[in-house]
Amino acid sequence: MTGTKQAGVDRTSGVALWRQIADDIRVAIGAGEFREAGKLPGEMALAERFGVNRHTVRAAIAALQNEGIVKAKAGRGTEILSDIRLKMPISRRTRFSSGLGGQARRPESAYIASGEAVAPEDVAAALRVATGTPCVTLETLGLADGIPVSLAFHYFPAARFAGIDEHFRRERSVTRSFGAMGLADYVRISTDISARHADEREREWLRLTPGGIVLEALAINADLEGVPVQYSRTLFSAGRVSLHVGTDMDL
Amino acid sequence: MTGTKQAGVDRTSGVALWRQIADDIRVAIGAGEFREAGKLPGEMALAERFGVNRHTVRAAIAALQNEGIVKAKAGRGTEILSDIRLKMPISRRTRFSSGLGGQARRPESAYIASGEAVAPEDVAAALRVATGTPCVTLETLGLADGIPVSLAFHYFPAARFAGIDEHFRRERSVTRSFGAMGLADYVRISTDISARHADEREREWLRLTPGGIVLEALAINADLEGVPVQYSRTLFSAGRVSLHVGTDMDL
DNA sequence: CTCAAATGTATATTTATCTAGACAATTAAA
DNA sequence: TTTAATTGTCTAGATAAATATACATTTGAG
Repeated sequence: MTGTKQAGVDRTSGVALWRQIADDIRVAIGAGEFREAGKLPGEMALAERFGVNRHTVRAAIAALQNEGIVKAKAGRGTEILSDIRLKMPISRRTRFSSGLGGQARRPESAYIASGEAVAPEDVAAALRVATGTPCVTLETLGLADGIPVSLAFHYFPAARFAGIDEHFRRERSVTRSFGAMGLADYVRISTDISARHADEREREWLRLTPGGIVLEALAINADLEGVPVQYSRTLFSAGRVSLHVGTDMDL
Repeated sequence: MTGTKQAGVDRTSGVALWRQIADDIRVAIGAGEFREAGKLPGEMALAERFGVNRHTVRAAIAALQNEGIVKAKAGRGTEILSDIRLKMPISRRTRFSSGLGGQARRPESAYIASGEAVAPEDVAAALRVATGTPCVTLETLGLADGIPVSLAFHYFPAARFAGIDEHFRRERSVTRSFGAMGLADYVRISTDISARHADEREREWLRLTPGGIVLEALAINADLEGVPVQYSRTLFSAGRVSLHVGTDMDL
């Protein structure tokens, strides 16, 4: 509860030591363990703490450096660049940009791809349409100060929202795209959250190292009459984001 | 989105192939992919699907067998023993047992340990008391049909709830323990969700293999006047549970 | 400048993981 | 009983991860 974690690494398997250590250090940074020093303990100290060789620690630090959260410099030590973990509110009025308001200087969404598809069973059930109903698909990347924090795949019923992907390319915001198509307001009616390891493609977009964890949120948004307008699957980088479910539904 | 997952395994590192494959198969079982057959595809078929050697698949199956979710038999194939993934609702009226109602035949909570502690900074802030305020601590295990699904650590303000741990040992329910102490009703006012790898002790209680993922929910419950009565950290086994945040706040 | 403390680089060895192929043992169906 | 499909076991080799040493390079303090 207080943050100090036992330095247990596990040899009996599956996950490489350097990865376990990288994950552990990332969590420790998030908990503020090295905040006053502003940098990590020396490689020898970390090696002793985890009961491994110095080179194993170096592999872990290399991974963290690759994620952009620390920067090692010969003679000086390993500086901590970011020790923030964004808190993404999940409520009736969940929106990406305003959710990060104040926490990131520059929250933005980027266009990845779009297309058309017929709704598979799960999507159709969520949107309350028949399986096979035509949908517009849209894939987007959420960034905070230039660092990717979420990768989302959206479905919109084509009958009502054909061309919404074009609006998104200009507006770079789902909310504004809805606005441009005449939907002034919408609410989140359901969010289903799970966690798993990111696959290769997801890691590439989210700039995660192999073994990185994502929070997977399956969300349904509806208009004010309760008619579903959007189904989306958003993957949040678990090391950079936590999801906050509050009671303040009017935010 | 549709359930069929690209068979991407990752060689560049950190997580052993057999572990990635075991995780993938576990998720597929949870998604009901092999439900009609009632067993996994053959080892050769799986090896081809993941692009690895048969022996690597065998290592993955051995891990799943160790978790008790499949059972391999020569000549017959690999039978699926359990294909459930519970959906835990998170709402104003979140409670463990009723949350699993209907999904598990036998939801129950078990007592692990209890004690006294002064509130550290984070807990105090959540309970809206001064840092150092005495609290009763309680650790519990949540089970569904005998399988552990959650491990929780609770803080209660000692001034109001001294002895609640004794009630829990008898009642085996936080809700009923509150009731026995004169608190007839309470509501969830905040839930903060993140994900990470389980540590050794957590894996032991939740019967997870190394590398297993947990959903970590930090929750605050309050009485009907809005005064916090409980702060708890609950770890859900990510392979067995998903958290469902709905809009139906009166459940 | 000198020195200590830190990270960076190199090489060799051991251990764990993955691949490859062959064959035995079990099961269910023809 | 024969056969095909399946899991179980064994041996050997290739690749990746971790350990063990040694020494170079960079930085900041004295």
